[in-house]
Amino acid sequence: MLTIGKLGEAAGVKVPTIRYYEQIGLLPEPERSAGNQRLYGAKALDRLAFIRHARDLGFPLEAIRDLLSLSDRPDQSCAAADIIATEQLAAVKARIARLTALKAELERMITQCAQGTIADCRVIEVLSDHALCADDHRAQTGSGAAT
Amino acid sequence: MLTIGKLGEAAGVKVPTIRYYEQIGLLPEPERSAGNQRLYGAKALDRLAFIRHARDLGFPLEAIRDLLSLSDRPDQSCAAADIIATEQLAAVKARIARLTALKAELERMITQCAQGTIADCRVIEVLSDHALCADDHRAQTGSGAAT
DNA sequence: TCTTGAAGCTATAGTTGCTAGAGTCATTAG
DNA sequence: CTAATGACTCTAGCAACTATAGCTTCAAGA
Ligand SMILES: [Zn+2]
Ligand SMILES: [Zn+2]
Ligand SMILES: [Zn+2]
Ligand SMILES: [Zn+2]
Repeated sequence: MLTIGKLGEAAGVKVPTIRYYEQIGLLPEPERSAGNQRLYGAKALDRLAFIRHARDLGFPLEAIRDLLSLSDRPDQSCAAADIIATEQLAAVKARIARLTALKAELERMITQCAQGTIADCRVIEVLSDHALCADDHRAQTGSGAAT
Repeated sequence: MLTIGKLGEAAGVKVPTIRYYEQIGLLPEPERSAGNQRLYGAKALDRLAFIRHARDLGFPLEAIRDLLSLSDRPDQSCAAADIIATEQLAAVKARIARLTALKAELERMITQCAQGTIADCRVIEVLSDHALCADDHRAQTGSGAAT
């Protein structure tokens, strides 16, 4: 049995994060020691490592919740899991597309600046007027999470 | 003079967002009508449009605050503005790099799945074990904001 | 002029995924 | 036995809004 500190170390997750996951019902309430400290077994470690890995891949916690409950039903079709992953892929692609447009615009404004005074700064000029931009990079309905 | 609704419409910013910007000191407190409603002039519209455009380009509000106060001093060197933009570009590049790694991993797991049961689902398998991943995509110290 | 509906006002809480504190209790190494 | 960790609960804070509640003001039609 592991204490919360050891569990966090083993899974690469900080202790308050584990308690937070428990609070939102992503991890089950563990056993407690005589002194009221949480005690975890191998199953909890697996589950936490799964969560950690899915978070690293950018899945939002709600999606992870669904994936976890799916993985508890091994005989079912995996279509639902694949759909979740596909949606996550789509979200990642959308974010890449948006960021790539931003990158181009930022590079343009930076290279065009002649490094003089603010009055002539291309960065300030472009920020003041979207018509000076090459692409349309307006933010759309952002459904995504993930850093 | 514009009411808050007209201002929001003109700048493409929602009304509560304008009030939020005022609350955090990004927009100055405007005049009020006899009935206590906010009234904005052309200067406020310019400022709000600047904020909106910078937000669209992913600048965090703190950076926008700095850019705005720079743009009020037209005779100064624009080096500080260019540095802010360059930092934003670096943040965007870092996020693209990370997301590109995630995209590859997600595509890999999705295409490898044979669409059977959860017990054999490659998506679930990979999420359970990072050793099955091709790249190291672990999240690093994310300093960024920006959607 | 009255009335209705849209738009404005303030203040508070919720979103996502944690992180940081305060103040207290349990465990363990020397 | 004491001191140093580590764990406990609870609350608040981050970014950048969004949503709700309950009220007042405004503009236009009947
Ligand atoms: Zn410049
Ligand atoms: Zn633009
Ligand atoms: Zn599958
Ligand atoms: Zn991995």
